[in-house]
Amino acid sequence: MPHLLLKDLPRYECLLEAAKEFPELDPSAAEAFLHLLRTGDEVFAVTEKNLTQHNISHGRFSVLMLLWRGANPDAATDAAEDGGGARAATPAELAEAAGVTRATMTGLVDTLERDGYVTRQPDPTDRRMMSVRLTARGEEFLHQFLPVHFKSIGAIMSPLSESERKTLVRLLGKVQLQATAVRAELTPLAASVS
Amino acid sequence: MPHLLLKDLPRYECLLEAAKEFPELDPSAAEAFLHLLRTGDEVFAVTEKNLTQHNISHGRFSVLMLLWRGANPDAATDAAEDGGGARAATPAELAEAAGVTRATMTGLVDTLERDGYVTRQPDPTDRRMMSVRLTARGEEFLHQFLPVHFKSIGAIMSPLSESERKTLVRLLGKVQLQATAVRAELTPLAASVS
DNA sequence: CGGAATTCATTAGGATGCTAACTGTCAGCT
DNA sequence: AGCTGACAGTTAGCATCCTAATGAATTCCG
Repeated sequence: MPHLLLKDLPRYECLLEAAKEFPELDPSAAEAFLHLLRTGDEVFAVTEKNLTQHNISHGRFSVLMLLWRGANPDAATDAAEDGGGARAATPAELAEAAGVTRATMTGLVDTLERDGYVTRQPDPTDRRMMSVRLTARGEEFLHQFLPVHFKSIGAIMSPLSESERKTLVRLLGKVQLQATAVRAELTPLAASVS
Repeated sequence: MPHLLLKDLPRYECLLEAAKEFPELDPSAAEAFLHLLRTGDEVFAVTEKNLTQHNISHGRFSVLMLLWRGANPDAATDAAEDGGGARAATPAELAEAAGVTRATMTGLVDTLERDGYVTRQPDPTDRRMMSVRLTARGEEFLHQFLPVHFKSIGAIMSPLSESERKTLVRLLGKVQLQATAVRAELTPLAASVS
């Protein structure tokens, strides 16, 4: 259910061969690219499976994490008054933080509210806005699920030493930065009008 | 379209703090995990954008690549007789290779056929089977698109030296292997029968 | 030979997330 | 005050990919 990817990556010699026909193809870059997508996919699949076993989707999990106490250190004003550490946020804030559209967030909050994990209350000062909050049941779910989640993450990364993890993070950081730049360079919608 | 992920990753000190409450949380593992998902997502988004600009989805692109000559060195029997290097395959083979269900492959081939990129012909020996082939137009599309695709991949990986790429591939390989093992360990559907 | 089990492709229906359009609310300007 | 533009949340419709069930063709085996 993740990305859809080739099950068996092409071998390096195939990349070399293909590079003869396409001079734009950099074999070592393509190899790193394929491994990155493949590994990301596999790792994602693990968390997806954990989440599915707890009857929750990745999108909904993201929302719960955002509403949880430690997730969003800014705007920590409303935290202390309510039940405990739960934090309130508007759907627009959640959508921005989760990287989805507001429309999608409406759907996510709908199902979370239906399942009793969050509540939706109108904002007293601005009647356009809603205030989304974690319920006790939502917090309970996180306390039950997060240990499983963290354990999986630890297991996945267990073959890497501390210094290897540092290296991996450093290399990924470079790639991510460059990928963001490349994506921004791609013309959003090229030469269709006039 | 990609995964749905937190836009801003939690800072390392937040992970350290959260680890006090959850002893299962390994901060350096979580950091590597988050960076991996984030980077994979960003890189994926670049190719997705390229594909969208050429009016094709990632799933369809995978199918085209599988039907293209260099992609699948096995079963290279039917290659020489037809137009050129194009290869024939059944929907079931394509589904297996792409990692999707046969039902999904039916839909993908439907749209590819509608757009004229592939043809579907009944297999002469087994009337259950269909034979999917790249058309001239499909091949033309690949020859137009692949240079763009490869160029993006090269650009994304350009900040990494050859040795850094090797290191990245090696570390990702370890993680992928372990992730696959962890996923297999997760009880597919625990304790429901007898 | 003839029935059971398998395999192929497809159809039907569900879940997720997107864009675009819509409604109600606020804020600024005349 | 009153109009206009911007913004919050929602609704409607689309695309993608999934699982489950269906119908046709083949293979296995007594």
